[in-house]
Amino acid sequence: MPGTPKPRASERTELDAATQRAIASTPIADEIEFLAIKAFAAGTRLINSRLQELGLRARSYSLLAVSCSPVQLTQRELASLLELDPSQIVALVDELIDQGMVVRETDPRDRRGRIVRATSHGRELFERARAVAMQSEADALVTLNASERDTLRRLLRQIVFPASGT
Amino acid sequence: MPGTPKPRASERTELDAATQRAIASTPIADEIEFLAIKAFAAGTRLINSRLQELGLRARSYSLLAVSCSPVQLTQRELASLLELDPSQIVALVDELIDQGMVVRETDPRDRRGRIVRATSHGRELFERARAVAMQSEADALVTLNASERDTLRRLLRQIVFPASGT
DNA sequence: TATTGTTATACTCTATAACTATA
DNA sequence: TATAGTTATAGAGTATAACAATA
Repeated sequence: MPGTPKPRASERTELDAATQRAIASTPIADEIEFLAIKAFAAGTRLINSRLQELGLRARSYSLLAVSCSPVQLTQRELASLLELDPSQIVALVDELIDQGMVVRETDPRDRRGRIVRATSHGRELFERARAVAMQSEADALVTLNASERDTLRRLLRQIVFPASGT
Repeated sequence: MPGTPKPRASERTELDAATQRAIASTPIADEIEFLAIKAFAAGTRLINSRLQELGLRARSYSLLAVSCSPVQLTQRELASLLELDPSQIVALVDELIDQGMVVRETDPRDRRGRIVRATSHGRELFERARAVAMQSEADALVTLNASERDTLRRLLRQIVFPASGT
């Protein structure tokens, strides 16, 4: 029969409420870095799995998003924006080029630089991916109401874009 | 002369304020998952580099922290807590055992399970690591004031420990 | 038969160095 | 000489499958 799920010996298990409370009162549970890693690991897993059918992952989706915007960035600037090493951008751009989503053009103002720009196919796919990403975000943050999500967004923007006046 | 810094051809460059503002008004700049990845990538790099002298990283530090707490968790529960696959815990615990920071003991209540407990050396090292981690957190979040940091912490706790009543 | 821990493997992510072309 | 991009490589992080010990 086809419906048989694959056997997974090392399955993730849930912590019961009592154990959760015990850990929540431990010193580590107040460290923002720890909380952030844990909170967004699950979110990234979710968005990666859902973007898979569009041939994207969180990383390539972010790059595609910037390539769709009117801001023309060199690969160097993309590296800075995405908190990646410049060398990592190369492979990421190559991947999106292979899928026909973006093109790489020499920057006319400085022929050392390369501008990454989305194709019409890339733009179309981005719109679909964006809907998926927004829904995944909502699903990953069900324990926060709309106002709390806005606050979280504002605080994160303040960390990431300190110069932009929130 | 010894002071010569190593040459790095692919150095990270900063985006100027104008480019930051342009990107900050782009759709991707409102997606929490994107903001979170970017915000905490730098923080994790910082804490990893500072914990290096103690033989720790963000991951092993978190595991050590839980091992120091009175909550006795099996490796299975540790996997759930740290958002890792159970198989990844094995290597992480092995590493801390090699450094003499924790011991692995059979759970007397269920001999299939293993309890991970910090040694006195592990506890001592944890106290020093904790000071480093707290300072790194403060440095990584300079763009937030104390009240904003508390809010961020509260929201993250609500995502991570939904059952624990904030 | 089901679950915990373990080992093995592969793939993604991250970090660093060296090379090339343009400036 | 300095910078943007590229290539190569190694190590850390993540995901999955199979197996032994215990329940």
